[in-house]
Amino acid sequence: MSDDSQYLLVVFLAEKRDAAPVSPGTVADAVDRSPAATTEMLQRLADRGLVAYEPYEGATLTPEGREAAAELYDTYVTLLRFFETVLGLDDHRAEAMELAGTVSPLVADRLASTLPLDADPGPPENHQFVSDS
Amino acid sequence: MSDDSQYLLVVFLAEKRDAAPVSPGTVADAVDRSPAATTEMLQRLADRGLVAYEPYEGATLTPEGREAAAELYDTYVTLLRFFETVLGLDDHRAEAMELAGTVSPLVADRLASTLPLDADPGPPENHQFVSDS
DNA sequence: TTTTTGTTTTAGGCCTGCCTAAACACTGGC
DNA sequence: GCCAGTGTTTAGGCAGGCCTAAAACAAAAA
Repeated sequence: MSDDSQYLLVVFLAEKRDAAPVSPGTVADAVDRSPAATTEMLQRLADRGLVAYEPYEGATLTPEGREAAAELYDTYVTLLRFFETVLGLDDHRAEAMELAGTVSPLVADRLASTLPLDADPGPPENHQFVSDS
Repeated sequence: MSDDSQYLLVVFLAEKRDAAPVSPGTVADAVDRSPAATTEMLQRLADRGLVAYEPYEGATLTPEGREAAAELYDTYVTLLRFFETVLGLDDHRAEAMELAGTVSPLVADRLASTLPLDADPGPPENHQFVSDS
């Protein structure tokens, strides 16, 4: 349950794009929160064992965190593709990210299977962290 | 943003089913929260002018609240129909309710237009407040 | 090496949402 | 009219998530 998933997903994407560890600043920009809030959240994620957090360095997903994040990512990609190909909505990364944490795996799965080209088409595009600017 | 929408939607459904005012107990059952939490939430909704709240009586939607709730309801119904007819998932009221507060009106709208029978088919079924028991 | 700059962290506060336990109100049976 | 039972509200607490302002740090510039 809740808003931490956004951070987790962002860390996942950032690790993919650049490399671990992911700096708080990067994450803060991506989720559009203050640096302070981000530090706190990363610490909380660390408490739960989802990331390893090194002060002044950044966060690195643990195996457990990576697994959770990967599921989120799948859902995120599915939603993004659904928005684009079915609803005709581009650039809905922000909403997709938000929803990824709420949509159940079952629904995500069914949704994925309704999409054309069920095979993995690779990352949907580039992973700019555009917040809803 | 957030969890109050669930309460609002429940009040809307309850008013539809029975009559205003809606008792805290009814709402509490529907959202699967403690009576105390429910009272608090209804009071908060009252503070925001979305319901009128009469102690020991219950909540009644204000015009403003009704408008907000109606939008939520539309989204809820759309999601429910989508789950059923497209994803083949019945009884996903709980998830639909949760998502109704998160999905943007735009997405809800597009989603609705992808569904068969775009005309209003009436309420999707009965409105039991099954929580995820 | 010292200063400056940019980033990160801590401190202190606030609001939301939830809980349990205890007080309170209403209703129906006696 | 009183009392018990059910439902509601208040009190007190706790956790999550966010903010701003101030302190701490790291690294590059001087």
